[in-house]
Amino acid sequence: MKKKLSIVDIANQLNVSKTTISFILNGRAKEKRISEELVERVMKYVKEVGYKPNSLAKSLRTGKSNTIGLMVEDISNPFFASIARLIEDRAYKNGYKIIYCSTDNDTHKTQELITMFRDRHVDGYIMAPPEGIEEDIIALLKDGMPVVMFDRHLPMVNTDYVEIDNLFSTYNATRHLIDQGYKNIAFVTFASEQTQMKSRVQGYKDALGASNLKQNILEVVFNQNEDLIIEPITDFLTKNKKLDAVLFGTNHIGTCGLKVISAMELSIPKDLAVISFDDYDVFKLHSPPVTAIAQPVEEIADNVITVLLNKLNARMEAQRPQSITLKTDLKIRKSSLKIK
Amino acid sequence: MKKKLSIVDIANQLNVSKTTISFILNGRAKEKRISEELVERVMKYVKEVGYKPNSLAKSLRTGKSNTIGLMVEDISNPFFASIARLIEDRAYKNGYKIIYCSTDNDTHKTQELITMFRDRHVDGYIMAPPEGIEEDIIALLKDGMPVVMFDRHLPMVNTDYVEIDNLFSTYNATRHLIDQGYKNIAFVTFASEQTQMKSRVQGYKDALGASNLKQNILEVVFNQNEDLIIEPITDFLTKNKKLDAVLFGTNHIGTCGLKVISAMELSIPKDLAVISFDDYDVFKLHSPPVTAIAQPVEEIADNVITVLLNKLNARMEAQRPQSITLKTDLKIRKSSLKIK
DNA sequence: CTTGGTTAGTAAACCGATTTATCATTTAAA
DNA sequence: TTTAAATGATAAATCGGTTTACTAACCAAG
Repeated sequence: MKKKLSIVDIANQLNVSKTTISFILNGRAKEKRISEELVERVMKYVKEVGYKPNSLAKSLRTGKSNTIGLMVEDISNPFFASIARLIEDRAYKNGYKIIYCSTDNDTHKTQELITMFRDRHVDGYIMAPPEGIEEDIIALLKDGMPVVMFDRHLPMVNTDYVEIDNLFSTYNATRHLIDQGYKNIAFVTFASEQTQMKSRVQGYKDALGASNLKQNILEVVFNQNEDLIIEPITDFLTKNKKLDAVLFGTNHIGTCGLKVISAMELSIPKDLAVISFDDYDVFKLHSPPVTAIAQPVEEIADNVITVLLNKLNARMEAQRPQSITLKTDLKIRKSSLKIK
Repeated sequence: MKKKLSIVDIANQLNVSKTTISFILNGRAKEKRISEELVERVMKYVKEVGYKPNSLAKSLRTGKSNTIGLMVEDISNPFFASIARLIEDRAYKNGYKIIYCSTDNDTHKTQELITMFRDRHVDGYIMAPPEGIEEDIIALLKDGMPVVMFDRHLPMVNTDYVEIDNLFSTYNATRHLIDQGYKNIAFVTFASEQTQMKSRVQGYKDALGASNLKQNILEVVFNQNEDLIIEPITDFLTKNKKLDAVLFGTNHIGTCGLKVISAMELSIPKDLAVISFDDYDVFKLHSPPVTAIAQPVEEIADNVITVLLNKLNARMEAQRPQSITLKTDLKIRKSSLKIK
């Protein structure tokens, strides 16, 4: 096991001080008036032996780790997985590494994860925050840590976030159902005080209200175990036979909803028209294909990482937090079209 | 911005040497014969002020980072996303953090990522390795780094891996199609020398050979861009009108295949019976539901992390590498049943 | 009375970088 | 001719821990 070489080894080999090596390697050669020829000699040798500074030591001294902490609800959810993938790419391109984890929307777990991230000295945070984590984030901000939220935000916390126009999205989707002639439209969502979920409910309510239609909302509890989502939906659909359309608040609920509908052998859209939030393969490939509210995942990821990198580079020049709202795209498919 | 307290602060406050604090915090109090009462006093104070040792400093000294590097093909692929999720959970429970990244099956990118991981001093590696990375892995092993592979392995590299019985899986699936009376069975796969893909092809060939049926294989090039996968499949299906069944080699290919079939308005299984490797919501929810070879993701993740943790704990006692092979489950659904 | 072994703990070295303060020379200015 | 500034580079301090080597005080045995 060859031991990695350190800056001292390089310094000794070249008969130069390690200070000098460090200056050169950090591009401070001119500033520190190191001669051209020495710079070249060092660079050549460093390249030759493939020396890489120990990043732990570097981080310890500088306080920067070149790491971003990414917290999503559940990395195995396709929405978060694709956002994570895009953020990963952009981050690596900019010299940052990602440490990620899934919060499961669990406040306590998230607190522990934040502690872990702090301890690891991550330079910045990207998160889809669970409820109840406000104080911890405020503490983070007070200590000067950049925090960018996405998918949702915390109203009590004044930080950057990238979101979509949730209210309009469900308003528009509901509107679409109404325009198709549906009169008994249900909304199935997670029981949640999170901003995005509240807006989604509100958009649905607004649209119904504008047409004087009756609301019918089912709230299920967020859970990793699908059965605990499928069961209440089954109940709900069984008990509400007059429903002619249903709007699902997230891809996960939508997927579970489709499973229920399939199990109950209901026909889409004849028995029940369907729209779901978030678009992905399951909806595209379903027969009939399911109308879905597509989030602009690339744009979200781009904006998130751009905002964060800006904050990381602009040291201390506290700009005030930005909030970015992006548009969604209602992908209209057969599942929400009234058939004659 | 309150600065975090260090071990020296604690030592000063308690009028005790930092060495002692360190010993106590690392559970070496008895071994170092520190008095019960001092241990208690220190522990109490540490808890009180919420002191956490700086893990960078710790890692720098000890050489251990409590971090595992996880490299998958593409974190946004549901198979890898769910494995990653499960590994994440187990790792955190055991005090390890995960740094992950997607290789895109790109050798060069993977090399860079390995360099990055080394530099970060990860304690161990979990990976679904791309081709051509043999030497880099061997170098890793030579330096005593634990490496566990999953999904596939590198025949030239002698290290632990967790796999499934690929050959039998496709053999069995093909057999199932043959038993249902299909005679023109195609196999669509990635052009790849990876062990798992080669075994999958072989299983298919073996089954056909046993029944004296003709092979019909399409190899598409691995690519992030779906269109480049959809196009050749469309071509293939258009040109091979006699096909009555097709077996897709991965979930990604299967999904693309379904898109093609849907676009061509072929009826499953009347025009074409379908089986895909990997099971997930798209296949379960498809109409008709698609027969799929389900990998035991939990078992895979469990085994991977168990093997790795064993290696991490068993310092230096070089056990010889294990190779674990798990069984898959052919979920038979209507898409592969001959309809009369 | 010396030697040796516990006991309970600490000072100092170390991990591998960055950063600050400093130091010979040489050159330019007064 | 003396002083000041510029040049080119370095020694030492630092980040916050862990580990090694050592010590002071006490007691028991020879």
